[in-house]
Formats: sequence, C-alpha cells, structure tokens
Amino acid sequence: MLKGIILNNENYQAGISIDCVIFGFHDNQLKVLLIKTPYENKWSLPGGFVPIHEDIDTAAVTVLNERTGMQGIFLRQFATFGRVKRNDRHFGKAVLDHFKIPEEAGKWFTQRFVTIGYYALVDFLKAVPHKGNTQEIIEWIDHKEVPELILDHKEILDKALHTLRIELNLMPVGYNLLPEKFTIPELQKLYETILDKKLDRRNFLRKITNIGILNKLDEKKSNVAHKAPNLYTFDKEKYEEVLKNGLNQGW
Amino acid sequence: MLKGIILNNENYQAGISIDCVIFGFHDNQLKVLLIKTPYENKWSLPGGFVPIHEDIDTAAVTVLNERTGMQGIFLRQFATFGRVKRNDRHFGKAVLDHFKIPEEAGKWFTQRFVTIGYYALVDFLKAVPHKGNTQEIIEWIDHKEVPELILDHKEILDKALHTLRIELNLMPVGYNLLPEKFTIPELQKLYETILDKKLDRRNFLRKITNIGILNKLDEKKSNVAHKAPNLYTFDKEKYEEVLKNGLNQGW
DNA sequence: TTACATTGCGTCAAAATAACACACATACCC
DNA sequence: GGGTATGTGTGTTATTTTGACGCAATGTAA
Repeated sequence: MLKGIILNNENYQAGISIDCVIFGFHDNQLKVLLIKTPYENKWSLPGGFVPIHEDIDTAAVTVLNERTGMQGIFLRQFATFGRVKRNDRHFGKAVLDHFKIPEEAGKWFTQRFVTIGYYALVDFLKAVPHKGNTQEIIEWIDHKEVPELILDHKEILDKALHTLRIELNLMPVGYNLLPEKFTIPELQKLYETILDKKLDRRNFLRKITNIGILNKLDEKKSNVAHKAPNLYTFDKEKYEEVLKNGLNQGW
Repeated sequence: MLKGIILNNENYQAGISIDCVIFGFHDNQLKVLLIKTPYENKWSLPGGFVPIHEDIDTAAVTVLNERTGMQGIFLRQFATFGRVKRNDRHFGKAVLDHFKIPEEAGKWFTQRFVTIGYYALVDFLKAVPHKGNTQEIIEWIDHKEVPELILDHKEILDKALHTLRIELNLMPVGYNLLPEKFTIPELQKLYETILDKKLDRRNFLRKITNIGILNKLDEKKSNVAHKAPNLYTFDKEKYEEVLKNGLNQGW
C-alpha cells in the first residue's frame, strides 16, 4: 500500500490519514488488530491514506476491509488528531531509506499528518487478519497487553476505548462482536471486558433483556462443565432501532 | 484572513480547515454565531485554516478568539467532515474572482477540504462578534431560524447540536453559557432550549441541585413581575470535577 | 451418586424519577 | 389597598429503576 502511494502521491489527499482501532472479542479478551511493519520495531494501528476521489468514511471502510476482509460492519469516526509534532520524526530516515524514497517525494510524508480516527467492532472469528505485504505482521492483541505503538497511536487507541465505554451507555453493543448465537454470560463478559469491571449476573440479565433486543432460542450451549446456558440471538430490527434512537434519555 | 492565506498558501496546511459552531444563550434562545461574506449570498460558520506550525486544537482556539475575543472557553472537537464533494463548487469562480486569485493559486482552494468541527459554548453578553473585515457581517442567530448555509455547514451545525444534546447527559452545561449569577429557572430554560422540550420545574431543581455544582446566594433577582427567584453561581471546582468524571455512569 | 461450578429466576430495600398540590412573593390593575 | 396574574420555593406520593442478595436447577466430572 505504501508503495502504491509513493508512486502516486497525487492520487491521495496530502496531510490526511485514517487510523482504525479494530476491536474483536475472543477468550474473554477485548482484542485490537495491530500491525508491525518490517522497517521499524514498533506496532501501529492499521491505517491508510485518503484517495482524492473518496469520502473519508469510504477510505475508512477500505482500510477495515483490506485488513479484515469484512464489510458492512460497525465503523464509527470518533476523533481527529492533529498535533503539530505528532508525526515528527516518523516517516523519517528509516522509513524513507527503506523504501528508497528520494528526498523530494519524501516531503510528502514528512509534513504533519492530521489523522482521522475510526473504531470498528468486528466478529473475531469472521475477521481474518490480512497482511498488506509479506513482510508485515498483523495480529490480534489483547488490549491490556498492547506494546509500544508508533506516534500517538496509543493515545488514539485509548481515546477509542474511552469512546466505546461511553457509547456503551447510549447504544447496545454485541451484535458486531459476538457470533450469531451467544449466551447471556458471554454477552456479560463482553460488557465486563470493555468496561473493565465486574457486573452482577442477575442485574445484568434483567437490564439487558429489558432493552428488548434479545431473542431467546430453544437451544442450549453444549460442552460446558456446568448447567448449560441458553442461547440467544439479537433481534436485528429492534437492535437497529435502539442503535438509532439511543438508550438513556437522561433529561 | 482569507487574503493573508491567499498571499501565503504555504504557511497553511493544505486541504484542512476548521469550522466552529459557537453557541450562545440569550432571550431564552440558543444562538449560533454566523457569518455572511460579501462575495456570496449565504451564511456560513466561522472557520479558518490550520497554520503549519499549529495544533488543530490551537487553530480552533484561534478561530474562536478571532470571532468572539474570548479565551479559555469551552471548546470541543466533535466530528470531522470529508465528503469528496463537500466543497465542490465552492471557492469557485465567484470567490476566486472576487479576490482576483490566479488560476494556479486557486487550485489550493478548489481541492477537497476536510474540515474539523468544533463547538463552543460562550457567554452571549461577553462575546462580542468580531468582523474579519469591514465587508463581513457577523451575527448571533437563533438556532431555530438559521438561514441557508454554504456547503455542508448545516449538517455540521446539526451534528454539533446533536452532540451537545447527548453530552448534556454526560456533563453539566451552563458555566460557559450563562452569566456568573443566574437563577434556576434561567438554567432550566437553557436546558429546555438545548433539548427542545419542557422539563418539570420541581424535578429539574432537585436533579440539578443534587449534582452538587451550585452555590445558592443570599441574593435575589430584582425587577421581575413575580416572586423574585434566588440567584446562584456555579461551584467552579466541583463543576470542573464533574465535567471531568462525567455524570451518568450507566453500566 | 455426589461434588462442583454456573445458570435461571426471584425477592427486597434503597434510590431515582415522574406527576402533582400548595403556599409565597412581586408587579400590575382597579 | 384588595384582587389578580405570573412565576417561584418547597413538599408529597406513587412508580420505576437499581443494587445487593438467596436459592433451586442443571450439566459435567469424580
């Protein structure tokens, strides 16, 4: 991807980039999709540039799709980052040398980039991490064990998680993070993981079912070393409705 | 301002702009500060460009300060707009002709601009609308009577108001919109105006005082044709604390 | 068959919310 | 000065939501 851009700067909007915080849920962990490039020793968020003839939202969809093969997924813009020094020293000598970019073309990269942050919620099992090139490493990493990231990507990730936590009170979450059939305890674990706190089982059940977005199935989870929990699906229609109208009214 | 930029494109980040939705409160109306430029017949949000050596947040502060003379005010980034065609046709012939901009320099303007939206809450009486030049018109306009705006500025304004409404449940509002001393009914009017719905007087009082950000003064408002309402101030310290920690916890 | 872990359902007190009643203060009218 | 209109301060009550638990039921593993 970077190579294509280097060959054709003029097809991309200068000074603007997209960064995606892609969340997945697995093993009771909230995971983030991260990339390690060959030309440096740090991890980064999957990102991209904005083609001149594409909306920024579309460019974000492209990034997500390139990396996970997924479409039609929950993807939301949450903030834009534009400190002067944010990509100072980056796309510096190491990167430019690696790609053998001449100094003149390099200026395109060394200018300050304003990056637009998006976060996505995807089904861990359906989203298959996809390398941009053979030298790249792309991996799901537990959000609690995120290594050092380039630039201000840690800040971006933190802000994404913070936004997600707040939006948990305004919208239902789960449809995009869980498999089609799931149990209430699984859904609760998801909430607990995102919020990083324990919730009461019984109160959670009551609150979540009261929203009216769950369909209880005539089916139980098997192969569990205890009472088999019931399986549920989301009522897509009601889910979308609640997503649109919001949960808490407050005032 | 535009002229300065035209003379010195290279001092500003290409393709990025700032737009501010500046809210004030007066006569029980939520007002928005709008600008009418001489070279076109529509109104627009106050905005500006981003100096190469300035953070985007700083650039937003500059816009706000230029237009209201105010500093240290509530100013928050809420969304970034970057549809391909958003400034299509704008900064078009009319504008370029007006400023006698040569075609080559004009390209700087006719490219797609990604604009970062900020909204501000300011004290209507302290914020004095300030023209950018003598031909400009700048005015407080009731948000319910906003005329046709350029580009996607209406969309930006709507999104700002929508964000404000949601954030009303997460944070206290009023410190930046009301004079130092105010009455509970005035504060309630502010909430009602923002939310565009009636609230119960007595329940509002209970809820707002329970937050613990108000100081009741030993003073009453005078010159009212009814029982004189008590005056209050915000407890700045507690207010800031609640602003930081948020109101509703939800889950 | 029993022990164990975890689920499903229910209870109860406390807190928050919604709906409403009444007394009070000030200006204005007559 | 008495009555009226308007809008304020305070209180009451029923309802709903929340938080903190108890306990029986269920499936696996020993």
